[in-house]
Amino acid sequence: MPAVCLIASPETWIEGEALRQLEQTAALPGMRAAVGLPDLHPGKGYPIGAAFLAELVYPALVGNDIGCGMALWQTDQPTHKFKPERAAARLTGLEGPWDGDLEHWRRAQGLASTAFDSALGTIGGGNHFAEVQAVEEILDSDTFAALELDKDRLLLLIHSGSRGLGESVLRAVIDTQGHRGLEPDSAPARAYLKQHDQALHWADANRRLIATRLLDALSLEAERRLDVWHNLVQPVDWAGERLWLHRKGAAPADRGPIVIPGSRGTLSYLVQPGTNNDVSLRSLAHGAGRKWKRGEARGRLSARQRPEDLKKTALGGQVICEDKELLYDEAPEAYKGVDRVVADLVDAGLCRIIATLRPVLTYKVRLPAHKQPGVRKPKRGRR
DNA sequence: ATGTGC
Repeated sequence: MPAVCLIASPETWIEGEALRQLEQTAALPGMRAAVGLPDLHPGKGYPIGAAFLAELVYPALVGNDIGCGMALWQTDQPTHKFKPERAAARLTGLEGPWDGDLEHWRRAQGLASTAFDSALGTIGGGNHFAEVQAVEEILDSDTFAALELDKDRLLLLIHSGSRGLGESVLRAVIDTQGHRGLEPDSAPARAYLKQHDQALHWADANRRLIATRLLDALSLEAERRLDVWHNLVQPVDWAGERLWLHRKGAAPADRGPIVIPGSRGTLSYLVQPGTNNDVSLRSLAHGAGRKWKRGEARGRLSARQRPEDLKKTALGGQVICEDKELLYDEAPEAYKGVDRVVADLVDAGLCRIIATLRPVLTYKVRLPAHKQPGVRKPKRGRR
């Protein structure tokens, strides 16, 4: 069994189930190294917040949301002029298909048509979000300036992925190959990797269109400063050997600065990865990491917090989320403390903090049409 | 995570 490395201080909460998953995954055939990052938590069979180096390609390790990641945009909006309530009122209809010229836009992005075209520009559910943020504190002004960031302008952080496309890519390979590792040069691996790469590109474009839609709705201009995948597999040169690096909820430490978001009720961190992060498989935490399982938060919180209470955060931010279950599931209490998670990375010498970012307005989801009061789904199969 | 299910 290869070395299993856990990057976390004793104060960081790591669930036993997550550690079991990390060890079990590390014991798979062809596995060369496994790393749990401080946001490690249990997933469906495989842990989230982890990186794996292997001789084989394991589609199941990447999971269904291939290409999920974070994009950061610098807007032209002066922070002190922003009116969250007014902005919130303008952010509607982002769950449905974009009303622009989607086909023209898709071609311009170099994206092939898929069955999921109409999902382009949609955030999705779970932990996905679009968040307007203010710069809280700058700790490394040179790197901050080199990124062409301005402390007095609002930022837009997008967390989303490949929606139904990635799910269909994973399902297709699992249906024929199961969860086994694929020989990199085999036909199934080649077919998967081709679709995987397409899903990466699709997810990147999706985040771009999500940003465009929000910015248009708010009449803002912005420029993209970074876009970083945290669910992917890629070939790497490892001490002269060609191996496959799987990241499942693990941000790359070899693609420049990244944002490690906290929850909507805490600061997020803009960090500069160090220059030699091989010990963590060239990876960093991708967020705070869940502390409570999905579906657990409502029972724990509903006695002390009403849904309305959850729409204002401890830092004064506003939350747009009309799905009650999701409102609880994504409550700040459901997450580990991002301060501790980032401190673990810094203490391990893996990155340094460039700046902290404060959530101002977090967009999760408006009520889907079929859940709106008085709206019923049309019956099917009758005329 | 997911056109999530009848």
